[in-house]
Amino acid sequence: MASIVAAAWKLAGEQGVGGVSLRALAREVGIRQPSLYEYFDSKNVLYDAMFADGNRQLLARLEAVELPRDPRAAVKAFMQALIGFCVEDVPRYVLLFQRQIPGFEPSAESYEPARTFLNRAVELLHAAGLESQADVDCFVAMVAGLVDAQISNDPGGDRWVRHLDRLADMYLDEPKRRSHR
Amino acid sequence: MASIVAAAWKLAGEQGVGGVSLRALAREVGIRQPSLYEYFDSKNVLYDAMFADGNRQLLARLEAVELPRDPRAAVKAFMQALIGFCVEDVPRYVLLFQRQIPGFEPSAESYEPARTFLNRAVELLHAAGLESQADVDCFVAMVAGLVDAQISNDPGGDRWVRHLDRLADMYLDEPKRRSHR
DNA sequence: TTGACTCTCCTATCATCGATAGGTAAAGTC
DNA sequence: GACTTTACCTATCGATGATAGGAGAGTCAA
Repeated sequence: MASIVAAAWKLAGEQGVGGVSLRALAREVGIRQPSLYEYFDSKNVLYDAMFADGNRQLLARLEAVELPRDPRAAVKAFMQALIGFCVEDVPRYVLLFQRQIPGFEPSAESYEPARTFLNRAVELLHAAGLESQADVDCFVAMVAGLVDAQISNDPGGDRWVRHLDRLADMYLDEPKRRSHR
Repeated sequence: MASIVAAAWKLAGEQGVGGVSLRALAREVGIRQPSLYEYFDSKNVLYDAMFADGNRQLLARLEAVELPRDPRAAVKAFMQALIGFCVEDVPRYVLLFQRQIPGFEPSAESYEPARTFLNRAVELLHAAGLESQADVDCFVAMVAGLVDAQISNDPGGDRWVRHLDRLADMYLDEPKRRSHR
């Protein structure tokens, strides 16, 4: 079952996530297409397994990051790791963060690692002084905007993501400026 | 031909852009599926017509906006109009701004209105003091991030997009702050 | 040992999709 | 009036995800 998911990632890397056909996947694994249904009740269940797998990868990556003591530096390190993870594998990013597969909605279990990841991000932002829901929302949307623009318009480059540190400072300073008025 | 595009938008509104099938579209217009090929050489050509149509709508909308004299207020008004346009019709937004349809790449002609629109946005940002490519990139990515988060997580609401004005001020003030150091 | 059960794979087939082949009848053109 | 073009049709193609139903090997209790 894990080998099927691995083969699916391989095909996704060649033709995009949406381009994975069950017949090609079966051929890759050495069986016939209907046999895949012994492992996955539908194609979306396969996507769900890939989604869970990708989220586990993300969590492992972010847990391996050594966070500096300084809260602001910690936020930057965390977000840099996240951005690197997104940019280094586009199909994985598409499956995890874009709602691009037509009828696919991740199951609650598969979504759970993503939630714990998001919680960590929110904690770090809180520690760095971003306390309100609004500020956190804006920060998260900013990072997502950078990654999306990067992947859409300059895949492999750094035209957008290189601005993360500067923008992070700007967002983290904003509550201070607001209270000074 | 225009009525076919209109029917396609109607179907897209019901089932999403990707959910438009040529048979359903033909039924909607009152003909059989192969007859659609008299008007569009392929499904992607139909998408291209929809893309061009949506971009014309966008351009018309933004030309109707009365821009205040103050450059900063003009940027805000322009971006608010853009955001409203995106949020009010999700399938249209998906087709125009997401790369979600598998093999679809807009043609140069269809893309042209989008380019003139982007030029206007860049002009306004320049007038408001954002001069470097980097600053413009960041601003654009921020707006896209807001819209995307809004549509993905809270369609119909304003949890993200309501922060536009505040964030716009923050981005537009940043060059000033940078030079003061 | 045997019978029942399950697990894993198969072949054959389905409905739907976008796309093509080839024909027909009306409308326009010279 | 002969020709071409336009706008439609039926029939069919190959690929897709999904289902039906069966074959063979392994497990396990009687």
